[in-house]
Amino acid sequence: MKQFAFSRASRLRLRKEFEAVFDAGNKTVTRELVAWHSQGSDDARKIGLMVSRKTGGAVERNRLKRLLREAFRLTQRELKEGTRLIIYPKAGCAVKDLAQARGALETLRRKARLGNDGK
RNA sequence: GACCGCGGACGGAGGGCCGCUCUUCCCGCGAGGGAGGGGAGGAACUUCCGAACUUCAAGGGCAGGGUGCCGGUUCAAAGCCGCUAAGCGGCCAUAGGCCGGGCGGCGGGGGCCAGAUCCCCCGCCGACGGACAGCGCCACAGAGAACAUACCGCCCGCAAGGGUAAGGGUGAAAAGGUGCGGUAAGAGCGCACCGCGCGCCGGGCGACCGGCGCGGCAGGGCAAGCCCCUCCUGAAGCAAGGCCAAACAUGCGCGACGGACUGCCCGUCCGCCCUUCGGGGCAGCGCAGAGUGGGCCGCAUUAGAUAAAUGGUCCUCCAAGUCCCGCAAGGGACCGGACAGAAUUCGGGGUACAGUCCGCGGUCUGGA
RNA sequence: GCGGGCGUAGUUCAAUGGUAGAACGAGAGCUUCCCAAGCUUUAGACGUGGGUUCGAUUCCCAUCGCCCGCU
Repeated sequence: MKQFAFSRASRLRLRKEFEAVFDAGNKTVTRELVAWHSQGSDDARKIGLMVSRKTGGAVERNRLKRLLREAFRLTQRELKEGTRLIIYPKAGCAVKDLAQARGALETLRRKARLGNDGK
């Protein structure tokens, strides 16, 4: 298994999966992001991204999702195993490059206590 | 050479590492892994038109929607025809675009002696059928805005009253314009020219134009107000539509096995409960199944996803920008890449766009 | 992807094709010892660009922005 892989197994892809995370009710808000999270039944860490139309045009929305996805890809091993995470950037989110995306994700991880402390 | 306008082309290049998606091959029981190859645009934006395609409906009419000077040209997929097949060749259309022309409006320039009219040239604009089919609306001003008893006037007349529509005035618009005649004053009342309408002739494929003759003009504007006329038009859209398996509400049907057999036949065995012994309920099995949530096809012959890939980072180079040094050629530093991203496909229109290059036109300037 | 609808003061809404109004809000003044309330008064808008018309917020076209619905 590749160290920084990000295949379909790392994404929330079904409506059921999203609903399960929402129903768990764990919501964390940081300066840039809103996130819901829960613990899955297996060890895979999965992420789902939602970007509002108010963020901008298709180019801007894709850019934001790619940055957040890249940040998740590079730092996923620091998350607890089995974490299910849904990230929703706030309107006016100031994440413009990869460094800011990693920073925003780190802040979220610390505030929501999703770090991989056990190992 | 600089600037501006129009049209066209391009719209960063190369590489390393980490990733995504599709596909071919190989390895692996499998999850998966490895190698090779493909992976955004001229607008992918907009959704303003049209076509293919799909389902439904189809007998006609009305309604509704669209269209609106003339000629030519352009146009994809599909369709039709021909050729032995791959494929090639030919033909046809709507919307839209382009080119040219006609007519009208506005503006500018020139010409006939000055001005108006008229004629010629140039530029811009025009959804450019119909106002005797009907309805509606024309604010303010003005006497009057559409069926006209005419405000100031003019003329006849002592007056009452009558005749007038030339002049003044209002307005976007007031019963064709100018001139001459005519008259009590006037008026197409008469005449000439122009305009208008009708007819004939000629030119042009045609819109239309020109000439001749006739008609004194028989009565405002707005149809991108309703409307009438011409021509076109069945409706919806890939979230169309087709298929697959799963779970559940519900409905319908059914004792099981064996033998015989076209079929009513015979034997053996029987989950529970109620029973008025006909049967009923629950369970089981089979079938159907609204809705729900999935998957496949549609969906791609060089993108083909479905919470939706085409990315991140670093290095070198190339434009452009800013600053510094230099008379200049040039050098150095910093910064840094427009608008924007497929979701059935195709064609046209519209809109956005840093910068580079090419062509054409215009203005200014320099040299020969 | 497709189909509908709407853009008017700071906000919420009006207006047969002819002067753009109302309420709340804002500013100023009066009143009060001061504030609130009340009274008087002022400023402020037809998303943008063309076309039709004598004249467009209104009609038509284009463009920009916003909202809703369809699995």
